[in-house]
Amino acid sequence: MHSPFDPVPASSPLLANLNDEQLAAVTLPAEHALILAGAGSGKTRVLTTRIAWLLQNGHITPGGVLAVTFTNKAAKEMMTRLSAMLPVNVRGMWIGTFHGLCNRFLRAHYKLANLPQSFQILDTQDQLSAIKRLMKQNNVDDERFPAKQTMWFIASCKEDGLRPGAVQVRDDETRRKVEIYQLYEDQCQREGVVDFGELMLRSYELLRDNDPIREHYQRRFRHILIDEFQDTNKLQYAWIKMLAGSESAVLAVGDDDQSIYAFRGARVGNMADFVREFAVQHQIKLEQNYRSYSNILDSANELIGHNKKRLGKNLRTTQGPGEPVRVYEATSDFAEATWMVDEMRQLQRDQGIEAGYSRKEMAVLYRSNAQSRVIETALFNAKVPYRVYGGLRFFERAEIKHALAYLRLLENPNDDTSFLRVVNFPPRGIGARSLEQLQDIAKFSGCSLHDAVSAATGKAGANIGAFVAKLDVLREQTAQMTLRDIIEAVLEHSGLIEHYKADKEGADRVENLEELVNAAESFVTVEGFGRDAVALPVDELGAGLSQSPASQGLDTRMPPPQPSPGRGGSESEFTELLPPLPGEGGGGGMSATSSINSDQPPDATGETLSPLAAFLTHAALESGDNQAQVGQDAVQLMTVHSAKGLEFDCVFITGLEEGLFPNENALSDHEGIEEERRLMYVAITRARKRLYLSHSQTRMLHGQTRYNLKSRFFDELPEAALRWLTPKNQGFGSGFKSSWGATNSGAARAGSTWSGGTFGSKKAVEESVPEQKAPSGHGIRKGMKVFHTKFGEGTVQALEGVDAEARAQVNFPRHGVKWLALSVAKLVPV
DNA sequence: CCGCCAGCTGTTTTT
DNA sequence: CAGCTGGCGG
Repeated sequence: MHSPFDPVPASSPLLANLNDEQLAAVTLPAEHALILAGAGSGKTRVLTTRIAWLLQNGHITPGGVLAVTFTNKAAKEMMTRLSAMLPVNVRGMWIGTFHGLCNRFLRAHYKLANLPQSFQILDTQDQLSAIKRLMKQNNVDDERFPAKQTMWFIASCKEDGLRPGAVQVRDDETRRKVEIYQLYEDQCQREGVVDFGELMLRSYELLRDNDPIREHYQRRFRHILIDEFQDTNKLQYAWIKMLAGSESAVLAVGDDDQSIYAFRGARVGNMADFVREFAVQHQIKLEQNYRSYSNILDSANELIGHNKKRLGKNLRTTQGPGEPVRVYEATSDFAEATWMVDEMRQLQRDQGIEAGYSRKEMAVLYRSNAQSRVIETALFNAKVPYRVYGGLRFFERAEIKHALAYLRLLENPNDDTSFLRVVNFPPRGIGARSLEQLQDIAKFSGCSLHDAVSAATGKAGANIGAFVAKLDVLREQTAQMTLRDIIEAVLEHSGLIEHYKADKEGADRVENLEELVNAAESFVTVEGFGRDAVALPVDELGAGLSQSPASQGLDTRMPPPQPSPGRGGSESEFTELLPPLPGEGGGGGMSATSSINSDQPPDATGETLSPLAAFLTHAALESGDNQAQVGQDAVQLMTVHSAKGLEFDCVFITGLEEGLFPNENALSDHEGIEEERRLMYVAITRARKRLYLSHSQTRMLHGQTRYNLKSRFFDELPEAALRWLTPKNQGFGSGFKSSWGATNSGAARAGSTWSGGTFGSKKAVEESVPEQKAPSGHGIRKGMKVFHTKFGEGTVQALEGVDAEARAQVNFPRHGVKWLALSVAKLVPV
């Protein structure tokens, strides 16, 4: 790879060093295709080279490409690599996340989408508080309808493309939820805000319902490329279908074996649907792995081979076997962590054949975040620097959200979520009762809280009046300011800085608030106001090609990327926006010229967004780095989920125990266990050189010591690739082995559909051993999912008594909580 | 408005 | 165990 500044040789080495599979994928004809890209098979490289190849050979202009990813990181990576291959203005191209592109689309067509141009985006936190507020206002019983669940309901409706009216109502509970959904929609519309799901859904609907718009984009995007296709949900797939016209070629890249997001609506089935519905003629498997030694790869292959539902794929490598996969059994979670720290110390040392590994090349993976604690303790005690992934990102921190709320109110006074967030923060003597009063007034007159204040002067209290007045003054004062000055003014006049400075614990928060100013600064200069936030020219040739707009074939001698837009001020990017078309906004009549000159969609207005609104959008769409800071050499700690897409020399997969990994909540059905297995597959394939697998006999969880069996996944790995650092045994504390193994079988398991026959010996031993003594023979455990012929599936909440007296408390979703005598009720573990 | 305590709830996560 | 929420009292 050369740097962006190297001249591209005439015989561009774009295709050099690609293997046959990759080359085939890159040079596919302009038809629909599915690339099954295994872990470490050079997927991103294929994707970016494909785009570069299409551009270089004049198959497409930059504006004709649509490339979608899930994360900002992946999108950025794609743009960086692409601009390293070709001197193309990637900024003007439609490369981005689903949500980022939908945002861009909705800004460009805000009138048709029935949104204010400066609509703001609710993140999950905002969405939840909006729902809580709405439920309180409408006296919804929050016992029966927990806000979180309601949020989840709304989100999944949207993911399925369902508006309130379209949801199938089968019972009263759903009816009520749908009512709340409707109220929520009305509220968002009134306040001029959209949640993440809404970005997707509204874009989809606009494309679906507006023929000229849809036809325009279909004509425009000749090549649609989708990354991580296995993670797309129903709506995202439908959105792609809307954008793909008769002349478009859709290239879907994905790996069904790495589908680990079913719980948030991802449908692997989209891959098969895609092949069928698009009559895909080209399917290419990228099976050559460039990452791992074969012991690691063999382990991954053998493990994933235990899944039934697969498209089928086998990774291979030309590298040798490498080190064996090491397996360790610890007596306790703490011992496991201690062993790991020791092992890391060894790895850091030069070992002759292998040079010492740096800490940042070592990763500890676990199934759930709670597991990081012991490991952190061990690392801390050993004074080993480490970094935990996950947790709050920059723009999600409370103090930042507060500052953003003020900024949002400047942009849009109707944003009640933001209003309530800061109306009394810092405290200014506005109590709950006056706010309730205000909310009632607002509800009665159907206006925002902000507007309700002026309608009820005096009545709502002088303090609120003062707050709103202050806000209004601030809005006026900052109207002409630069983004930086606006933020500084807000920090100053809101009293936020002052408030945190007075707090002895507030130093970090003050620092973060100051960092917000920097973030805004670099947003303007580096990000050039943020691609996604601004209604960019929808002109397919983008700003970079203004000299020869007529040229259809790509000129590979395009001018280099524009001078950084922010530096020439907002000018360069903003003044180049196209003039509005006559008859814009109506949506009905598309002018003849615009349909011929496909550069411009029917209602393009060319209006721009204020820098502030753009920055706020940026904050919502890109909540900041969740990554370990670069530079510091620290051991990396993260969940398996967040490790997806990353790679390390040395990987430790910890807590490989039944109930944990695979997680007990996934054990009830086949789909669940297969997803856990894919998760394990993802974990294994993160390792380049060394892989360690560990489990522990005991583990503290929820304040109780649990006795877990080692994960079934150990039995699914090739023995030849493993080295057991501790004696390979049943993974049991010695006292339990016989009693449990012998008694646990037969009646309780009859009807269980488990294959493999080892199920009985695999289940976690009774958690509370001291109280219950040895587990009794019924095989029912706390936390277990059981099936009852009358009540269906439920979860065991508690157990009491022994033998004939034994009773279980089971929570059945449909029928509530029941105490059942085990001698009578037939409970079958599922 | 703040602080305290009781009670609850604990997979995985990006946008 | 531990972190968070909601309710209540000062």
